[in-house]
Amino acid sequence: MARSDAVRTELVAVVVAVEGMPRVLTTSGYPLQLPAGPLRDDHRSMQAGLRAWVEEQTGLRLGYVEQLYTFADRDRARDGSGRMISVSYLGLTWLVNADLERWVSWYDLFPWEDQRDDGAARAALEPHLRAWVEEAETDRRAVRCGVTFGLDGREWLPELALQRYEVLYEAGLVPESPDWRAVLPPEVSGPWMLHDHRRIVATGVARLRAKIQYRPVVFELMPPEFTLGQLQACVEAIAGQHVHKQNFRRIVEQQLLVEETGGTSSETGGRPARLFRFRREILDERAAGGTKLPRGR
Amino acid sequence: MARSDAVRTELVAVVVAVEGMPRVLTTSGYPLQLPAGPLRDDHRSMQAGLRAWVEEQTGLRLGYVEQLYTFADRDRARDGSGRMISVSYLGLTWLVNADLERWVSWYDLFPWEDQRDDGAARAALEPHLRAWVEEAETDRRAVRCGVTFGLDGREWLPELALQRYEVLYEAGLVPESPDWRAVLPPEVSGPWMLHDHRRIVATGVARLRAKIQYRPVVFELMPPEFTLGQLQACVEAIAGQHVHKQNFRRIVEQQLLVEETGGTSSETGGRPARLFRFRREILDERAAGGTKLPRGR
DNA sequence: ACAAAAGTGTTCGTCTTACACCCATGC
DNA sequence: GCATGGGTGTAAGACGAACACTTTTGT
Repeated sequence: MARSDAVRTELVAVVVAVEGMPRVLTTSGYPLQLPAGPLRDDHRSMQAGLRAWVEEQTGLRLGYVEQLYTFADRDRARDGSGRMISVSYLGLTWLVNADLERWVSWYDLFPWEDQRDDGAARAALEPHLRAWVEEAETDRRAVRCGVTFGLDGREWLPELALQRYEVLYEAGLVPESPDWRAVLPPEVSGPWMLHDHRRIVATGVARLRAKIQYRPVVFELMPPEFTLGQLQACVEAIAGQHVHKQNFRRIVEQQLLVEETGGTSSETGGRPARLFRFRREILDERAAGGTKLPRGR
Repeated sequence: MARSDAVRTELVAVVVAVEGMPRVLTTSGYPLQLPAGPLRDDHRSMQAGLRAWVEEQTGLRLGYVEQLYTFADRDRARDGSGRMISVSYLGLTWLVNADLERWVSWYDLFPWEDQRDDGAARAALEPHLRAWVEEAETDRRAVRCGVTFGLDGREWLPELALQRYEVLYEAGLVPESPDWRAVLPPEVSGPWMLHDHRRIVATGVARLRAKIQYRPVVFELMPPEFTLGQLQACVEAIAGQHVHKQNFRRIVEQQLLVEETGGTSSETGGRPARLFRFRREILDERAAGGTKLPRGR
């Protein structure tokens, strides 16, 4: 095995926080890009290397981190100088002093993913998806669009974010696609990102939306103390969907995910809410415990 | 970014088939090892490279493949000549002509993972786990063992296979552990594998057990036609647990995962069973559809 | 007084679990 | 005839979805 089999390896971070909207951390400059850097010999592990790069490039110290996916298709090569492998990670934090300049909203990146409002972006997409479906002889495209985008009376599933991005990419409905048709305004198609960073973010979105349902990861995005309303708003922001208030509260409380601090908060107007804190012990105590996504309000 | 940041990259395959027992494909020789080889420039993608290596080393053409995890801790270095990155994949097949020599049973590798029999291996492990728990001042080890191994009246969760392996590794109860205590006979601790290949297999076991519950992946392990009894036996083999017969059948049939072929089979003695085939269309039609693991019989 | 958000109680329906039983074949 | 696995119906119960309503603050 000669040195010629060696490959450049890069670590890429999808760091998410929720501040009004769910947001992804970018480094400065355009096109938008994620914190990233090569894996170096002095990095003890890839996680350690990733933390180092994120801190160096953005000043942020990461808490929760998990591996996302490793990308290495040959056609990702950027400059012909051999292949590049990217190992991507998902990181979660909450923001103490929010300088949001580098924190790009998910829904600026993927406007169609927010189903809480009128779903305008999704509606704008639909005719172009239909057109793409028409081009093919078989109905595979139709079925695929139907499932991923919840068309024809099907259900919209938040965790299919990556599949939706892939459909749009193949259909030439995002600018970075090789078949880009330029039929969509930027408010609908979303912005370019460096290389395939937007795909990597989509992978993170899908993973987080899926995981939030069976593991208590939301709390990594919350401050030490929070109200149930804030917690629910955070879940809704991530899912891009409303959830049923009463059921949400019951699930959270009866699963013993949180405990009261005794304090209250009267920030948002209306009756003051009790404050809670995450019972971090349950990460050890139980293997399960997520926040289901009951249907809209 | 100089050439010094380049890193050797290896592809590793965990290929699973069920023939009586769930089995993992190994290449010849001892210690046991998984099919693997460096990622080469002429590989179009990592998946393609993986398929090439598996076919070259074992003659098997892979069907279903998904990425598992990427390992790169510095202390994995094997010969001091720089770091090695291993990108692991899970592959699923069924065996036409079973020459089982290279197909090692999961439960030879992880004897404690089979809960269908008396659970003898697990019982043999328990006192040594308790001893390890006693060594610590805090009760974190106790909680961790309790959750992962289903002690103290807790539930045994098949999909925690990786966590269980990690506990045993840290507790020095598997031979490859740096703290190996040599208190267990080989029938309980299982055999060595090359490098950290046993950890990689454990990752695959955990992933498959988890995935089988929410995605119809069992069928990748089945022949084109099968009886519901055979399907159930396959699920039970993978989960290492019995499932409730009637509920299993209802789930499979009402989810429209299968359709009758019209034929019957009278292989196993008793009344001949109807033959079914997987409705591969539902992979497109629906995003969901797994085989839940209802509790034992 | 009214808006706005917190918080409670209860009903309805579906999906899971479990039990009991009948059927068709080989030996 | 009996052992063995295939196959069916139905009742009990847990859990999620939904609705209606009360409480407590700020303006």
